[in-house]
Parts: sequence; C-alpha cells; structure tokens
Amino acid sequence: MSSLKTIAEQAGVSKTTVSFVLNGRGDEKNISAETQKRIADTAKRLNYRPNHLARSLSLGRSYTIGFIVPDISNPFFGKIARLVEHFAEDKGYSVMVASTDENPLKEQAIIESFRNRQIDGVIIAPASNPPVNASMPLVSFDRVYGNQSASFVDINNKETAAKLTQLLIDSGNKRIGLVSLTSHLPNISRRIEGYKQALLSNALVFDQALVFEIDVKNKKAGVKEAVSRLLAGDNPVTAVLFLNNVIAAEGIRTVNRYYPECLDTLQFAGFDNLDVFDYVLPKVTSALQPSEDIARSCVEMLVHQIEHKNISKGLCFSTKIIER
Amino acid sequence: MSSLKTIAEQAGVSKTTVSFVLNGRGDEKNISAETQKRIADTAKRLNYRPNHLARSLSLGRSYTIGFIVPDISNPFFGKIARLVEHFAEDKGYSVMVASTDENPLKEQAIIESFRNRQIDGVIIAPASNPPVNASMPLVSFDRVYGNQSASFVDINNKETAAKLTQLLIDSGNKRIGLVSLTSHLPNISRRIEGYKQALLSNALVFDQALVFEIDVKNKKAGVKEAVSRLLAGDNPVTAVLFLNNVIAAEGIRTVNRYYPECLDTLQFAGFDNLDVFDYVLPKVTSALQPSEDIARSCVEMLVHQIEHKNISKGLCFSTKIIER
DNA sequence: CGTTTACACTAAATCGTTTAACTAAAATAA
DNA sequence: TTATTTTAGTTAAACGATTTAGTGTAAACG
Repeated sequence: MSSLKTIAEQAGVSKTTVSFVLNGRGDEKNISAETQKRIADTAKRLNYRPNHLARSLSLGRSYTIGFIVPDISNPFFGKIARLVEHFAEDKGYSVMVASTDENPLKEQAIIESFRNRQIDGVIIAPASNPPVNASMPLVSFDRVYGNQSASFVDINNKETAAKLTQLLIDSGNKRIGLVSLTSHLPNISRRIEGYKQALLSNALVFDQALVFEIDVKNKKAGVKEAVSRLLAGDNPVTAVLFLNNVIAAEGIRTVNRYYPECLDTLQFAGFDNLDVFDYVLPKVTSALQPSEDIARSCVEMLVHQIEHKNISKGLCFSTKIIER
Repeated sequence: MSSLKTIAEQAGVSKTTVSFVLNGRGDEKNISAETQKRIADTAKRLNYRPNHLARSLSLGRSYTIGFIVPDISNPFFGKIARLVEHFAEDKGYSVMVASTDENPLKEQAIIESFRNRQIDGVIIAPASNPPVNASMPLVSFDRVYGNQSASFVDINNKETAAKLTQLLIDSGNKRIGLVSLTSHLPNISRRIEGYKQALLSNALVFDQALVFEIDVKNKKAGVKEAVSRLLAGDNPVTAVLFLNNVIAAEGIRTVNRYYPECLDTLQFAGFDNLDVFDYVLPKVTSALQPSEDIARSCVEMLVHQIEHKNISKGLCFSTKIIER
C-alpha cells in the first residue's frame, strides 16, 4: 500500500506537499505546476489510495453516518435506506446500517458501537422513548417523540389517519376496526387520535372493542387474532384501518385465508403504501409517505447539524392518499 | 473525550498499561490486581470510549464489512442485509451497505470508496461480469459467475427452475411463458437452462416467442409488455415462470389490471418468495431461498477469509418450493 | 541598499491506538 | 551469595493522514 510518505519519497518532496496537492490545494498553497504534476504522476503510478481511517482520525470526522431502524427488511425502511444512502453519497458520506428489532437495549448498543466508530451522526427511527441520548448529531424520523429537542422529519400522522377514516366513512362504513401497533409509539398514537377525531366529527361512536394493539414481537398471530375478532362477531365491521404496512399485509393475508367471503365487501385502509396493494383484495386505500422527501431532509438536516453545529428544527411532510 | 492518554495520566500509569488492561490482557501482561482495578475505575469514571478508528488504523483492520447489492429496498436483499448484519455483529463486525442500481460503474466506485475506508472485505451480489477485482476478501452471492475464483454462496438455480417448470407442466400447462431478467446474469441464465431442460424432458417444444428478457432499468414497462404479449395473442399461455420476485410482482399487477379475466386460470411460478404471494391471484408457486443459510454462510466465509487468509470455496443451497 | 513580499516548499506535532523491546526491582534458584 | 527468572511495568515507534508554524531564496519596492 502506498502512502503519502512513499509518494513523498518517490517524488522528492515532503509529505505535506503531497497532502496539499492531492487534496487539490496545490495552487492555493503555491506549489509549482511541475511539482504538482510530478506528485500527481507518482500517485497514479503507485496507485495511491487515501486511507480514509487515517484521515478521519486526524480530522476528528469520519464522514460516515448511521442509519438505525427497527427492521431494514421492512420495505418502507428499505426504501428510505436506499435514498439516504444516495443523498449521503452526494454529500460525501457513507452509511452504516443497523436494525434494532424494536429493542431499546439493542438500539442503545448500536448507538454505542457507532459512536466508538466515530460516526458523525445518526438518522434514526427510534425504538425507545425517551429517545436515546446519542450526544451526537441526530435526526429522527417515522417516530417523532414530542418531548425531544433534536431535529426530526415527520409526517402529518393525525390528519392522514383522519382522512383515511373519513374516506372509509364516506363509502358508507359505520363500524370501522382499528388495528394498530403498540400505542406508545408516537406516530401510532397520533394516528389513533386522527381516527377518533374522524369518528367524532361524523357523530360516530368510538368503540374500544374495535381497537386492537398488536405487539411488535408477535405481529402475525396478533393481527390474525384482531382481524378474526373484528370479522367473526355477530356485528362484524365493514372496514378496517391499519396503522402500519406490515400489519396491513398480515390483515390481507388473514382475510384471504380465513374470511374469503368478506374479500369483496370489506374495505381496508393503511399507511405506507406497498406495491401489492395495487392488486389484492380487500381493496386497500393507503397513505403514501414521501420517501424521497423524508430521506433527503433527514440527510440534509443531519449534515447541516454536523457541519454547522446548530440544530435545525423539525419538518413535517404530507402523505399522499391513494384511493382504491 | 477521554483517551488512553488521559486515563494513563489520571491513573498514574503508562498508556501501554491502560491499553493492556482495557483489552483484558492485564493478567497475561502481569499487571497487578490493584493497578487493574485503578485503571478500570478511572476508565469508568472518565466514561472512556475506545476510538475504533485509531484502533483500526493501528491494527490495519477495520472490523467492518461491505454489503453491496443492486437494490437494498428489494425485500430479498433487505432480508439478507438484516441477517448479514446480525451474523456479522456476532463476529464483531459492522456492516456498510450500498446499492449499485445494477450499474457496474457505480459498483466499482462503491468498492473503491469502501476500500479507502479500509473495509476488511465485501459480500456482494455483483452487477458486473467479470466481477470487480476488489483485491480484498470477497464473497459473492445471488449472482455467481462461473469464471471466478473467489468464494461464493449459490443456490441450485437450474434444478429449481426445472422443478418449478415441471410443476406447471404437471398441472396441465403446455405453453409456459418465461419472463426473465437480462440473461447475462449467471443465476438467470442457469434458471433459463432449467426451464429448457424441463420442457425437453417432457417433450415440449421450446418456443423463443414465449421468452422475454426484461431490462433491469425498465422493469415495469418491460413486464407489462411481456405479459401482454403472452396473454393477448390468439394462442395465449396458461402459465408463466418469472425468474425474479420483482418481475413476478409486476406480472401479478399487470394481470390484475389488464387481464382480470385470466386471474383464476393463469398459473404463475417464481423465485424469491414474497409474503404477498400468499394471497394474490394468479396463484404463484414460488421457490423460497434459504436467506438465513445464505447470510450466515456469506458472513462465515468472509470472516474466515479475512482472519485466515485462505479462500474457502463455494457453497450451494437448495431452495424450498412453496406450491400454491 | 535594506526591507518587504511572494514563492515553494518543509519540519514536526497531532489524532488515539497497538506493540516490540526494554528496564528496574523483587523473588527464586544454584 | 550470586545468577537467573519473574513481576510489573515503561519507552518509543508505528499506523497514515492533516495542519500550524516555519525556512530559505529571489524578486520587488522605496
């Protein structure tokens, strides 16, 4: 491996000069054209590759950011990951990815490990409240806790849930089930509020018996149980609002497998569009999150924090509802 | 930030001693119990966090591996990513993720960037043939080129395709369409061979007109076109084999939107199971790849290469076919 | 002619670890 | 009692960059 030192020796100059030239500061530093060329040639000849580790150590900056989500194999997070990666690269940063499995301890361990790796900041969909004290630049998304001072990128959860519910009501549904994740997640609790609000403004009664909270650790069984209860009683619902894409998918599966007779009449609504919603029954009206805006903003806000120290505030995007 | 140096000063010993103790080599290095305790206490008091960058620089190893795939938002790769992350962590490695977008130039750039970051090795589903000369430990998966010497984790592509085709034939199909990605991908070309083989051994004629290669850059339109041609002629197919999950999903969408009359009779088969295949029409018989085995093997083989230098050979797993 | 300015660089410290080689004192062996 | 080994550490170099504070020379200026 060639280093600044070997190049300096071969080109007959000092390490300093080589560093200046290879960082494009040759002119600024008054290095003559011939010397610059000689150094560049030598570097090319020796196939010089800068050691980013050494650079980071010296600079105290790693140009690496962490991306921490509950589960990178969830298509929603996968999509964001890809975009974050893309926008980060534009700004000269690489991305380290980790999944928390909704486990606050694991989340804490990941942050710890990332910090030791001198990561410059993190973009996180937090699994824990209060959010981890990362003591480094941080932008949270997807689950934005009200009590936090860090920057965040959010969506209009309440309005979206209200709108989805309203659409179901408009199609004639009076009994609308709600299948949610554990409500201590802030995005989820706001979505629940939206659901309640829509019911209220249509003079429909909120019935706790129609609301199910699914344990994140046990989604499959939980959703099956919830949907069964909603559909099997003597007064079944005609529509269900799911507060997350994964549980909506499970809901679809449950109906297809156990309640095919409901397929055509039942109406679903949910968050985070999935491609498959396009061609399955029951029909799913879903709220598409602006992944690109979210990812871009996360990266921009984080990089801004890293490079300018001052914390930029939160941002809120609107979802786009796809009616089906 | 506290460093070995500050701890050494506070505890009244040398950096070396601190390093030994904090790395658990205190006894081995004959450091007295009191001194060890004093150092441990000081480290705790100063909230010492090792600087992984400095450690890596000194060791010449970063304990980081790269995970490079065409698209991390593809659920198949997402799942593998998550598992790779998990198994890598077990071995003390972190993971950097990047998507190539099927672009060999981008792939090359990513590898370059990773190398500069002193990554110890990569796990890659390569976008290019011949595979990139990474000149570092490497394990490829999903697309295994025959001409390569590096280690790889593969699946029985040909047999699986043959089996899927056979199942379609067994259900009475005589005209079976094939929708594939560009056939220069080695996994794809083997799957095509399997398809041909199955036709042959059932005395069915291979008809090039039933075969469509989709451009990876333009999947949606390509699949729509292919499926339309297969279904719209005067002699439509009764079954289609898709060689990848994403194009299968597109196929399903196309049929649902444009050819709903075929939904119940048409039979699909495909690779890489998707949850949604459970509850959509047309029915999709799919080949489930053993993600966990694949991920575990990739990590184990890579770490073995990194730590023992000798290249372990390839591995081949069998898919599990889910009939529907 | 003496001083300033521009030019073309360099020396050396620094970032936070690891580690080979060394030392001084105490314990043990001959 | 002296020689050797063990104990309990230390010193200093190395990893590969960045960067501050110079140095020496030559031309320009007044």
